[in-house]
Amino acid sequence: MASTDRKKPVLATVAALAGVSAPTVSKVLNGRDDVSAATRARVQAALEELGYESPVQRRARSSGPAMVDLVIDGIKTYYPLEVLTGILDYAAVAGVEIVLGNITPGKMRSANHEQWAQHMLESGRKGLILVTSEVTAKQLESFHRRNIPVVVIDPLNPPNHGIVSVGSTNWAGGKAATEHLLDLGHRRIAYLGGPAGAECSVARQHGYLAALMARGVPSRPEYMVSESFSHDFGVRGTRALLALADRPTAIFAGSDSTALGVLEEARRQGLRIPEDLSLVGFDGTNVTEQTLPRLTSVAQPLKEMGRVALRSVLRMADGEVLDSRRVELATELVIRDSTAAPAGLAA
Amino acid sequence: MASTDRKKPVLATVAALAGVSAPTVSKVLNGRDDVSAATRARVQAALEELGYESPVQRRARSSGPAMVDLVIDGIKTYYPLEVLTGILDYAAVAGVEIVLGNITPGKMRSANHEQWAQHMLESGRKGLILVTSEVTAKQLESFHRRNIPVVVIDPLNPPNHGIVSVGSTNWAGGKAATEHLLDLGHRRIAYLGGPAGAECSVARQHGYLAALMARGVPSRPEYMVSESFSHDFGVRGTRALLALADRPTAIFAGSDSTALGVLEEARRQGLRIPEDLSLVGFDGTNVTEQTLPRLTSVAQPLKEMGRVALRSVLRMADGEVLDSRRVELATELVIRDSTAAPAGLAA
DNA sequence: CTGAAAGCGCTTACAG
DNA sequence: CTGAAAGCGCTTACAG
Repeated sequence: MASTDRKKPVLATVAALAGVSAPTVSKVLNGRDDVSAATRARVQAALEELGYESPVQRRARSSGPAMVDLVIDGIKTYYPLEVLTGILDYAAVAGVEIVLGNITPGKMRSANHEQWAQHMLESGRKGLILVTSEVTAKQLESFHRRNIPVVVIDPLNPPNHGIVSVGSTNWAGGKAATEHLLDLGHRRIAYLGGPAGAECSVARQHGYLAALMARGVPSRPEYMVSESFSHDFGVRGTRALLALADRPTAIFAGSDSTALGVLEEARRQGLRIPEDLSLVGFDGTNVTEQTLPRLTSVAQPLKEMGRVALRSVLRMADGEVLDSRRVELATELVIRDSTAAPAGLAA
Repeated sequence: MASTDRKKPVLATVAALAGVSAPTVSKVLNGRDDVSAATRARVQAALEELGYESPVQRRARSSGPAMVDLVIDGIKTYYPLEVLTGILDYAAVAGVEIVLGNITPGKMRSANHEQWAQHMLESGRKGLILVTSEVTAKQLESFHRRNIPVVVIDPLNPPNHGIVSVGSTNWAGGKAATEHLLDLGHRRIAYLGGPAGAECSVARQHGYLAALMARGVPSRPEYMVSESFSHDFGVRGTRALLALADRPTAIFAGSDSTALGVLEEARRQGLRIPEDLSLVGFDGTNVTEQTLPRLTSVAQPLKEMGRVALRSVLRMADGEVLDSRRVELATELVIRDSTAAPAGLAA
């Protein structure tokens, strides 16, 4: 932000400001761990105040577009695809390059984060965007120590760690979906959620519970199953739900992919949708328009989420302080053809 | 290629080999002009012989996965999406990172290629993959001079320039599509092709012509319109074809996107497909299964094309000499529901 | 955990 | 045009 911009700051300048020696600054820059937390903090502050860039970074920057890393799980489904589209849209505007690494969220756990973060630093990468990934505090530390901004879109984490994240109003979305089903006359409504502890799924479920509670409809544990956002879980979850003595008349799926699985299994069991079973998805991806019947779903502004994530990374890289560690964009329930009054109430 | 690989060559090593001082090598590296042509040549030869890399380059390269640049036009349609999927598949196997630049094929013409190639060099990029782009000899030269391998998937070029390219058996595909329509009894068959001069589209058209000729069906100039592979052109092209006194009974579209446009315009004019108009697409992307009726199409192995392109770039970067400048993978006609006998012949 | 000292590799300023 | 000398900025090895 402030002041001291006379000349390009060099390592010695930073050392002077921080009141340490040049070797110590060098260690901080290279992410070595033989530096005390207090000293490291002072050096980081000095680096930030002076806006120090290493020769590598300066060179990488002066010689062309900046790079931002992206970890995204394939582009087989619409969810990551739309997020990627949003990111690339903004990348074109901001003139940055997006690096698709070969580390998928599944491999995130096992990857050597120290090495990876170091590589990012040395290649002059501006920051990192993770899409639906789980990040541990320790992993985050590798990037934090090197001043590499990280933003997660819909983290699969229990909400903590001080992760900077972008998502949508999951709670409100879950509530809207459930209220819609209640309005249609449903009372036996099930929720098929994502990975245990995933912030976004938990919020959706709480929105669902809030809607039930507001109408005085008791929630039932057997109607709430959470495991993953996959198609496959939609199939298995539905099989379990339909095997109950007191079958639900409506299913609220935590993702559109899961809803597709529900659709598949319901069809296999000879149930018509929406006549015999109402179904609401979550995400609002293009598939909702391609299924038969078209899928009622809570739309997330996925492209916008991608754009915002990249913008946030770039802001952090510029030393700006974000207003909030968490950005939530509005969801919107889009009613299509997969929901109707339950059989008993039909005209 | 040869010999002298004991240790990482440093600037002084190069100077020794060239019989000059370190400052002189530095000048050559930095493009300064106070070096005689003869000395410069000697230094350049030494640089090449030793495979000298600047610290920046060495660092970028040795510290992690290699990078390959990719220029692809959005991911809105299935074509680039599937190619990208194939590239990323192989990237994961080969352990390389894919850099999605902000240069889309449309901007390729205007971009400063010298600067871009220089940036690639300095960032340690291994090579460049272009998807359905047009490349001029002059542009290619910028990369060639820096020893940066370039591979184009389905180039939109007149076939020359010695471009290394990957594609599919377009001629055979065009022939197969047309033979299928002829077999059904069609004689008035139109072709809606891609950009004028695009190698792949021209080959498809020649396959079409070859099939007509083999059956003694005369070709008609008014039945052959080439402009682009877009949806929009499918609409406009169809409007023009259906305005002819002697309407075609079948349309062979140069891409699935174009076929979608044909479908849209035919529907708008109240024509049923395949009863009133038969339609064959090209690409065999997922959309062919999602339209109503499902689209008969010549499938290209798009993922495989992506994989092969990346593999070729990496081979070239390793100094391997490719067997052939052009790789063609097999196409396959997949018959679905958009083709039938012409109205006059129907049962 | 810290830094004085030595070192590395490249670049600059300047004398010839 | 060329290079000995000085310099720059960062890193390494090691003593405390």
